[in-house]
Amino acid sequence: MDSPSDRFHQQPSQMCPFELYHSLPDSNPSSHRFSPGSLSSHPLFSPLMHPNSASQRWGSFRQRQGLFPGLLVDDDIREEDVFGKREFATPSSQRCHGEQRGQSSAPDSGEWGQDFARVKRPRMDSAARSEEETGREGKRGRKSRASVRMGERKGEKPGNRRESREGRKRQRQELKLQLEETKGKLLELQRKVWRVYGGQADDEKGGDEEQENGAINLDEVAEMFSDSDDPLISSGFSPPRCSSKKNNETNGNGNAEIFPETSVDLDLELNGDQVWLGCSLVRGEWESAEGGQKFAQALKQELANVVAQVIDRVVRLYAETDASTVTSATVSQETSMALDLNSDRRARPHAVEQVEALPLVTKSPQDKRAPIAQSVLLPHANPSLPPLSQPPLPALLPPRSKDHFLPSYPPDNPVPLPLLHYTMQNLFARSLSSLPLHKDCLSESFMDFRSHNSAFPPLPLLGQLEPSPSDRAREGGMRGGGAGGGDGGDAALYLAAGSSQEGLSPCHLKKAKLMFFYARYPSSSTLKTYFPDVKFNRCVTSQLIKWFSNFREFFYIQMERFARQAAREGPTSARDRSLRLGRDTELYRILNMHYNKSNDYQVPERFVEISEIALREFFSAIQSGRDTDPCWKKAIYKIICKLDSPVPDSFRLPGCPTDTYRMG
DNA sequence: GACCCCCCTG
DNA sequence: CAGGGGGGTC
Repeated sequence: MDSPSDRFHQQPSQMCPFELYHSLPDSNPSSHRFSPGSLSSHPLFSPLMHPNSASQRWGSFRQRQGLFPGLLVDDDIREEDVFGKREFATPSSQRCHGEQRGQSSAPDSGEWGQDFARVKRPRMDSAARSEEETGREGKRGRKSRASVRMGERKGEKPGNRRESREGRKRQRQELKLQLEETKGKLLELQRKVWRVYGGQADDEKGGDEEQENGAINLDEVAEMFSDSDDPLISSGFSPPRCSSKKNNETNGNGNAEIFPETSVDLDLELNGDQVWLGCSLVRGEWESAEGGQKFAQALKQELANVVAQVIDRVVRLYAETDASTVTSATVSQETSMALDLNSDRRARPHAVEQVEALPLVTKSPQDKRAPIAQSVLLPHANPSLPPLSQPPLPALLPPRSKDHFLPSYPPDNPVPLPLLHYTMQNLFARSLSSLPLHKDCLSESFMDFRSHNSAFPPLPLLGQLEPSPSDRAREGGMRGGGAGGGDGGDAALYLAAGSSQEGLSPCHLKKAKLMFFYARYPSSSTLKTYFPDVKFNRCVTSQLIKWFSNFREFFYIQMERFARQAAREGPTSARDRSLRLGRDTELYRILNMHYNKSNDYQVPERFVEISEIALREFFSAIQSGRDTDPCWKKAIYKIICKLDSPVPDSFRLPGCPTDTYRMG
């Protein structure tokens, strides 16, 4: 990527970062990539980006045609309305005018308006006298509005004057509409010229494959304008190659009667052979092999450069994560990081802990602390996303070993990367609107989030695609963090964690529920271990314990219910079926729904086994009539209590865990 | 007395 | 899911 465009790299300050998104939303994306400031210095592009001469031409044309007579009256008060309020500025001051021009919906409307204003100014001067008269008249009218009404009553005849005023009013309205329309078309012309020029550069280089890919030819542009029903544009704004012919045709189609001077005017222009449509563009400058071609190539390369930069960032991100992977677990983790929408929520105070957690996460199966179910981090869907219809991007996801996944692992869980944008927007939108979040969490996450984007448009996607080095370092020791929860409170997963908060958030509730898959009877110390982002006090501890008590209650109620249902089953075969807790059973579905509502976490097999044990215990007690004893459940509780598994280390980190898979 | 669990209730 | 009561354990 060496090209004249390197100067853009070397002089980033000249780039207006927000310019990319400051252009018209529907404009050619490639044209976004250039800042007007960088381009304005070029003899070719400057007139295109600041096509004052176009509007001058238009203005003078209009003047000659005697069009828009009402504009004379209206210029001084309506100009800003049409083009947006904008101070007149020198071109150099427009280099990074994105922030200054908030009110202007179209990026270049200001320039166009400005140029238009310049054109109109002389006319305004010339019309000043009549304007003054009109103003005086208006003042009179304003002053004597009551008297006019009186006069009406008195039998004066203001009818002609009123009619003319109303006529002018209508004219103004029409003119405003026309101006708006024309403005849009001018902008479109600008974009088309861009594309045309790019296509021409390709032609000159002999490659016309890109011509098919969207670069339109000049005839298209001409057609666009000749098809236009705007007499101004159809008669005055055609590119040179075809303007003569097309406009003659156009004029012959009827516009000639309306604008008899059009063809003459154009002929004059074109015969001059120096000026292109009054754009102050000397033909030689862009049609000569040296100037035009070079510049065209520079433009093209610049386009390619900027596009490639963006693509590079994305690819690099994934290349890095991919290259650093050794084991499947690491792959998973790294990819989780790449997909981790939650990275920002992790507070720096946790960095040490997170770094320490890495070896635990990637430890070998022999080091498993949990003999029953060992969880390792996996790339995981962001549970806050609505159901995705799109398939995942396979290239962006690590290969999955079937051995490492349970059959019911949702195949379409991973988040396609482009959706991160939406996700983050959703998260922040939701988090800002509805969550009882700790202020610190919110602000910290938000600040981190914004800090990513200092050089980019304030779009979450770019910030997420290009985490700062510190962010990457922070993520280095983290598990993948797309937290879970399809319900409304899940946004807290991203914002609640990362700093200690006194209260428990929906995130914590979800985490607690997932923890229940491993520990039905967690001690308070265990809870403190696995909720590091919670400031524990008596109340919080009690609440957490109460949560688990409620979880147990629900669990046992379901067990008893299904055990009794199985006890009612007559045949042994049906009973055995009822006492099995496959992942396709109703009981499993209910449990999963309760503890893993968004179904974004793989229910540990051990939990299924324990549930089945509990179910059979209940069934056995019911069958044997022990349920008549008021304390008959206690024995079962005791059994289940002993079956707690170690909670995966991923739960030690703030926020919600993602997913697990069992080793072997 | 503190803590925890279960149960009931809303 | 939370509040509250009753009971057990330390």
